Amino acid sequence: MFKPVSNKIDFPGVEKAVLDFWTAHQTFKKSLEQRRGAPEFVFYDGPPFATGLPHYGHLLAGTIKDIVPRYQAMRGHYVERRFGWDCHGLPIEALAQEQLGLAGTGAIREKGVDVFNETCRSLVLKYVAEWRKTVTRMGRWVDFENDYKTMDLPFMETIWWAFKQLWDQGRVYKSYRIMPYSWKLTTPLSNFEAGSNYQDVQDPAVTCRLRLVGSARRTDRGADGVHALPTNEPCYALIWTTTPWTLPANLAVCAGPDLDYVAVRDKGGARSPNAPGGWGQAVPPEAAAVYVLAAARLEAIYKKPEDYEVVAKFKGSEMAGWQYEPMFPYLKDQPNAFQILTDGFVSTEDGTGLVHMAPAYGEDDFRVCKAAGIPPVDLLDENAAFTARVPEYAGQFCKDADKAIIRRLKDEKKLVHQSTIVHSYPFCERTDTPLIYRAIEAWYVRVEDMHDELVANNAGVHWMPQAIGEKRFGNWLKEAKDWNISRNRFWGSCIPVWVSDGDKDDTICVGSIAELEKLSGQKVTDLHKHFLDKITFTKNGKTYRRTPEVLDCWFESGSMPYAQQHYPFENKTRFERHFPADFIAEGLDQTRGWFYTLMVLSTVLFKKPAFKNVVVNGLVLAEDGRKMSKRLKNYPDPNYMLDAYGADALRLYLINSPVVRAEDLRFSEDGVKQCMRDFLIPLWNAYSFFVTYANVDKWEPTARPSSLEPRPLLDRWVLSCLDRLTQEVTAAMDDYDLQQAVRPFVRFIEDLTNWYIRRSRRRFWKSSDDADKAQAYATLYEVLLTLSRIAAPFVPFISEEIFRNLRTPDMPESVHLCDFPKADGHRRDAALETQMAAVMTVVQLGRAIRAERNLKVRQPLAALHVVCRDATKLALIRELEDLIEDELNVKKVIFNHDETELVTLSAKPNFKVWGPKFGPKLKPAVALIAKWESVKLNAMLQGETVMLELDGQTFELGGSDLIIQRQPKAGLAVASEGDQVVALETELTPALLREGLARELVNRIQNLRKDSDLKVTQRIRLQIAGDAELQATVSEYRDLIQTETLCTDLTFAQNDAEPCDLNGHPTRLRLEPV
RNA sequence: GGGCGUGUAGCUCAGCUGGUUAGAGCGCGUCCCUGAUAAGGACGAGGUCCCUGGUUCGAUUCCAGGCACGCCCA
Repeated sequence: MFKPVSNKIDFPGVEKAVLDFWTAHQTFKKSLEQRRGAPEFVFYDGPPFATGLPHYGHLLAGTIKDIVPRYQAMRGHYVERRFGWDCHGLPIEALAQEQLGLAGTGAIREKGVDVFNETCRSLVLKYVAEWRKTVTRMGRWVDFENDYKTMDLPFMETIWWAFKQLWDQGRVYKSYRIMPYSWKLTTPLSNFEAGSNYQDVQDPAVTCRLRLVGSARRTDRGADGVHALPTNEPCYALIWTTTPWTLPANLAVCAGPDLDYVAVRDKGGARSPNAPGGWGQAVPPEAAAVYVLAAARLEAIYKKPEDYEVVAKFKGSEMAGWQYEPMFPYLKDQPNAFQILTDGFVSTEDGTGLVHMAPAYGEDDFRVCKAAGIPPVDLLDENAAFTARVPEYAGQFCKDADKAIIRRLKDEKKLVHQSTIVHSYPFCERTDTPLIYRAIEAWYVRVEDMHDELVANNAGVHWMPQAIGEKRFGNWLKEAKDWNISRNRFWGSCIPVWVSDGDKDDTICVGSIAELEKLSGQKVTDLHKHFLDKITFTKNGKTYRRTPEVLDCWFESGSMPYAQQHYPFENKTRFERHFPADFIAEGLDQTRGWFYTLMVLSTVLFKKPAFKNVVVNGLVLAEDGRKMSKRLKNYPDPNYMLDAYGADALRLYLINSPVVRAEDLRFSEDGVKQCMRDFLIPLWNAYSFFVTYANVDKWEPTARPSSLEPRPLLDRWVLSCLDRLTQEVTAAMDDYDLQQAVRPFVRFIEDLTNWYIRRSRRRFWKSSDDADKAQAYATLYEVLLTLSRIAAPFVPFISEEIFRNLRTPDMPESVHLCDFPKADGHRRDAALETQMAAVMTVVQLGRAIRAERNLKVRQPLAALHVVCRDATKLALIRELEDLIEDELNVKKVIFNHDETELVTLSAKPNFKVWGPKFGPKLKPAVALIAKWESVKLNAMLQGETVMLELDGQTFELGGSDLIIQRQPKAGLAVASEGDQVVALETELTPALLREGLARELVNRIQNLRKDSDLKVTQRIRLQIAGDAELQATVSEYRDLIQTETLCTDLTFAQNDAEPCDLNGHPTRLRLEPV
């Protein structure tokens, strides 16, 4: 006996019971144990931040990370699955700041880095319990006990090892990076943080002049004179800026090499820059001057053409190297400074086409100056106030100094124009103060010399979808920039570099705890900043202190393959066995994140990629197509979904969508419901049907299928379909295409329930216990058992429930301890599948005719005609004559080759054949054939060939050049599809009507049985009252009625039941159990 | 501004290397069926396959340009 199964199922309830079973029997552990020693399938878990509750994106990634390992485990691999936690970085720091009420880095330092970091540590695992609950509830098997955390001491020590490897390879260097800086928080922000608070502000916009000197004034420049500056007049470059406070730090001017520039003599008109007290409030010092600016900006600067005279023209590239007088004296000795540089970023959208460069305060400035050998000089302190290097403004906040600077420029006749501009400017999110961009010291990993290696390694990775790897990720690798790995923060792995007090360039990189202990003579127990910064040491009489930055936490997640093993300090061989991964999976947003850091670090450290296969999932959006937002409440709570529909439905929904191919998914509750309808409910119903009748018949799965050969055709068919399913799923899974793996299930379930079971129903409930019945049970049993194994990786709960009830004691106790069905296809029978498809088409056509003629299937009809000119096909269909008779409720099926009485034939060109044959002459050929008589076409269809003349060329046309079209003749009950034509004889004789009435009666009684909740084996007594026709029907079909409805006693007698209508006959049916 | 992806029925999505009648499910309408069915079946309405050019006998499919949305980067 199987455990009785209700067709009313509570999926979440079943799932909870399965979870309990897994816990009680340690099934996950067993699944690992039983594969110990088997070939390993290596999986790396990309660590999530546990700074909030898991959302659908996590559930999706978790599902992918569950399905593939489950599948591979069933395929015979040992698949270790360690959960990982990303513990460091800004998300946690932000939580800690919130909890402690600290606004910025200054406040954190005041409170104490130790307090802050310990708060972070305590918060990291705040949501772990919730995560574990949800991940487990989703059915994901992953080892939480043997997890790894990026803040564990061994993990952090390996990070040092990795860093030191890079260091020893000379890949680590220190440079500056222009970053948004909050002077209120006295800390740099990430670009991401800076992007979230833009405000419109009014800023000064000044145009200044820089006096050109030296090489700029050489007279030999330009043979035609047009390219030369005048030598007898003062010449100036015009620059424009909205940050006057950066002018004291000016070290260069940049021109666009391909832009056109002009030198104009200012004629001192009223609206010209030279007009005394005129344009703007500037008062230029000299009556006559020559200004250099971009030609495209002339009109913007000079309103009237008569105010200037062009004296020279040149390309920006010709200006490279021109020198000018420093505007301010502070930096006058800087090497290479105060010359004109060129770079493509310069535009003529605003300003003068000559860009003022203060390399400490602008990204382009920094980059271009660096290339010219001009180091940045920062004149501000950490509060963004001028340092003593600028005595006039020392102590003054930079933006406040704007006014004084402008006034001074005016006084010194360096200002030619002044106005204001309203523009969008980034503000600090926390303090609402304007950010400034400035050079921050930063550590870099050199990546730019590794492009070829990275691309080569990536070529060996199988990406799903492929395009991500080739295009998106591939392009990124080709153009990878040096990686800034330092963060001016607190909670993270520390950069293990100690710097000599006296000499910035005297550095020691520490690669292990032991090394630091030896250097410092101290016991080292924790590698976080608040411990490490206290550790200084002396070597050769010099004191060394750690550089204050922490590491980018992406460095840590990218190092997880070795750090989780504490390699190379421990687990050396173990690591080598576990590298690279066979499989990883993450979201599309990790292209620049985890995928990238894994690739860079593994390429540097091991000269190979860190993973062989990767599944990239897209974003899960809300149903409205926007991002899921807690504020907008535009998505259902995951826990609600799990409680209402269960994890299997949710998993299936997520996987059976383009989101597993890196496309977006609009999450919809209806979609989850649909998955239940398409898959889970019919599967369960099939299972419930089987168990119900197997229990009635006390059927036991003892008879081996092999003893049952030869099986009925229907059974062989469903087993062939099952084999096809196995093949399709296996092929898709081996390609890591989860959506393709799931899709064939729906078709199979459809075939199983709406064809195999429906067509076999009677075999199960008929009273005789014969071989046919045994074969039906054995087949359905085998199908369900195999299906549970194929489905196990995808819908682990329902599969387990079904398997557990159906298994025999010699089978594993869990479906997840089974082997995946072999995809050798030894029971595939393509011919049989084709044959059945043809029969299904016949039935479908028959049903369509019935529907069209309003003839219910319960009403028997005299005959069905099946016509097909293909004799082989017709014969195949004929083999299933009984099935068709029964399914369409007809007395006989008549087979025929000649369709001409039923349909009008017409033919059209088979373009697929005609295209290559006729090429450009296709259109005239079509026109010719359109005129042909149908007789001629029919002859061709019979096999005759016809010659076609066209432009002196002859073409041979045969039957295969035509596509036959069939049009059912009007007035006949005919339908066709392809070459199959079906007709129904629709006359109703009194005998047929009586039989129809009998069937109707049976149906009504069955419904009464069902409504009364009778067991399928319950015997009944019936009293039927009605008219003479009904009485005649009852007496004629008494046996049928009694057998079908398990009625032991049928009387035609008056009774007090509710009257009902049977095909127009008023009837009273009284039913009682006996 | 750059890279990549997506754009097909009211909605969610299929559509392999180009072939003339573009499909499925949901939803909608009509009808049917039901002793496995929180079901199932049939039929119907619903499409400028984002737009514009090009290649081709033929383009939803290939190419170019554009538009919209998304992700990442700047």
